[in-house]
Amino acid sequence: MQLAEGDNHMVNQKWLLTFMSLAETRHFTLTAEKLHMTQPGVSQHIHKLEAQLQTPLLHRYGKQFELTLAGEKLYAYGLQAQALHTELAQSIELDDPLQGQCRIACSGALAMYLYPFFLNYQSRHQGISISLEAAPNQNIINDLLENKTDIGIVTQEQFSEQLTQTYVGEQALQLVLPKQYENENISFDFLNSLGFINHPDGFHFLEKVLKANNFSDYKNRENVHIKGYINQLSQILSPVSKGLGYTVLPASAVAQFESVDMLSIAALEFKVSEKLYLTKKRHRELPARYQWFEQKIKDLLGN
Amino acid sequence: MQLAEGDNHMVNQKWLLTFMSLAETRHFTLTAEKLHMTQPGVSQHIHKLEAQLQTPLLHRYGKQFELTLAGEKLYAYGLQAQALHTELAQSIELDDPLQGQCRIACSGALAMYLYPFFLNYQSRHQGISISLEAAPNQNIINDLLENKTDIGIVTQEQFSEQLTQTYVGEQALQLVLPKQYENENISFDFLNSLGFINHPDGFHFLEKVLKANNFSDYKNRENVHIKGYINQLSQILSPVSKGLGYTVLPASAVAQFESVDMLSIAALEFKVSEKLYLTKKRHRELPARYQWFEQKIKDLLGN
DNA sequence: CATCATCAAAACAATAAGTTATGATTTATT
DNA sequence: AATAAATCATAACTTATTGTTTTGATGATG
Repeated sequence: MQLAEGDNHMVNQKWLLTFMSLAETRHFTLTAEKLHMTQPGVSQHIHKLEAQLQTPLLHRYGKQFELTLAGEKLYAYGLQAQALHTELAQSIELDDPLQGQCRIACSGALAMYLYPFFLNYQSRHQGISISLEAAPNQNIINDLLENKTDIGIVTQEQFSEQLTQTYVGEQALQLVLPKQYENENISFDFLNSLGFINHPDGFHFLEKVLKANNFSDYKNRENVHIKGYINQLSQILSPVSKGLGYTVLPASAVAQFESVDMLSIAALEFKVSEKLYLTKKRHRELPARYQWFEQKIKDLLGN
Repeated sequence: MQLAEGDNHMVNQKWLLTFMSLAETRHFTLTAEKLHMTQPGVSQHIHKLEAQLQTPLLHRYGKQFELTLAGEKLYAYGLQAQALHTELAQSIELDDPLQGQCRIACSGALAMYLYPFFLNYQSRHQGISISLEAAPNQNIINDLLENKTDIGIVTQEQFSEQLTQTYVGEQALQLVLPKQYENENISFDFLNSLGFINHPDGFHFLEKVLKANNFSDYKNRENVHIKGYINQLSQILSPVSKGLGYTVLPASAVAQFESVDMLSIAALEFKVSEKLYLTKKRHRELPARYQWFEQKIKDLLGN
């Protein structure tokens, strides 16, 4: 084992403890007694520290000493390190349900719907910090597997041994058209002539609507005419409201659009909806603070 | 050596390092290679940590695992501890003259005079934090000896081997009377009839004036009539300005009083002044940030 | 189902730490 | 000023701790 020159190692905390006691008592022998060791032990600890940090920690004069600058810095470091450790010990013992970061990932539509409720909760409990990530299904799954998020809400059942899923409700999908086609008889050909405004989950949603037999002139795997793509949820409906195309979105996302009166929702013979699954990592225990979020999600999405 | 139950000891940082690497790689063997140790060593480190913290750190399932809550907290702790240590290593290497706390102690009069200059410096260098303590001479000496302050300005020479002193200038002492006695012929009897307004250094100052042979009717150890006491420097001159008594103060303190025009300064035949000594602990090296302060004090007080 | 990979356990070797004994200075006392 | 007491440093030695080797059980992989 070769010893690296610029030592990577952290300060040995036994030596540090000895040094701190020495800095407080200013007395080797007293320190030794306090720490139930012998005086030469104290000397050795200090020397080892000085060797490791490559700088003297004590200005010795006669049998007395003062701390050097490095010594004072080391002492200050020791105090901080002790405080940090105390904090750790405390935090391990209790799992405060109103303290800490909560990482949740879901679709943009759900994020817009859920976020106000979460923020309200956060404003009542300042110790809570919320990190809500809007992302496509597959990214959510990956983030969960890599421990980058803790709770995910996805629309597809996953068959990974690593994950657990619970059904929490479903969201209706709506076929959204410009207002001007409100009473139009909608066919797949008509939609294709208008053009599809795509978004992260757009194609998946559209496929569900099409495969539900809502259009007699649609055959599987037929080409869809795509007129644009936007991944900002709040802006997906803009081109639709201006007559530039159609799209498919969850009802909750449509309802939040500022100019809903510029849109029309096509009446579908076969209603289409997406099941929502609250997804977590199977072998991972979540802190108590997540309980409120799980319950709230079930309450808000359940039907 | 008996082992305490509620362990006082901090987390062994070698074990911690192993744990952190394991948390990152999620792989015992890989961690062992990375840290130039063997796989059983990694296992042992984790077990020792779990024993010390009295809680499992890993949820094991098959040959895989997830961190428990305690595990995640320990990991977060490790990150902070590493950051702290990096900070230490950097701070030991360099002695930033514009960063850190500066502790200075002096008399109230000097504090009022010096503080504005210090604050101006601090406002130009936000990393500097100033702690200026106004205290009597003896307290300043004690604070120095106990490392509670770093620079002291005192008016008396100390003969402690522990201290070094350098003369930095002197301050004239003024006998301050109510305006109405401006042209009065001042005798000790007259002063006694008026009454002395005492303050922390008041008696010491008065004694210097009296012992300088300024009053033919004063004999040593004669009783002084004390009319009041106040230890807020800015308020000492209030009773004087209202005609209630006299006092002795350094010229700099008198000049700062808001209603100087309500006061008169007695013309003394034998001028009296106090020598000022910048005092530090002999064997103690001060950080570079103190250099500016020492120079500024010399500049401001030198004559 | 066989092979490989991974983690755990026990026995042992290597390393590190702490203690005793001793020496050199300094401080306190007479 | 001389002597005694106290304090810290050094070296040799003992003990404790740590890490490795060897071996074994269990789960993943083709």
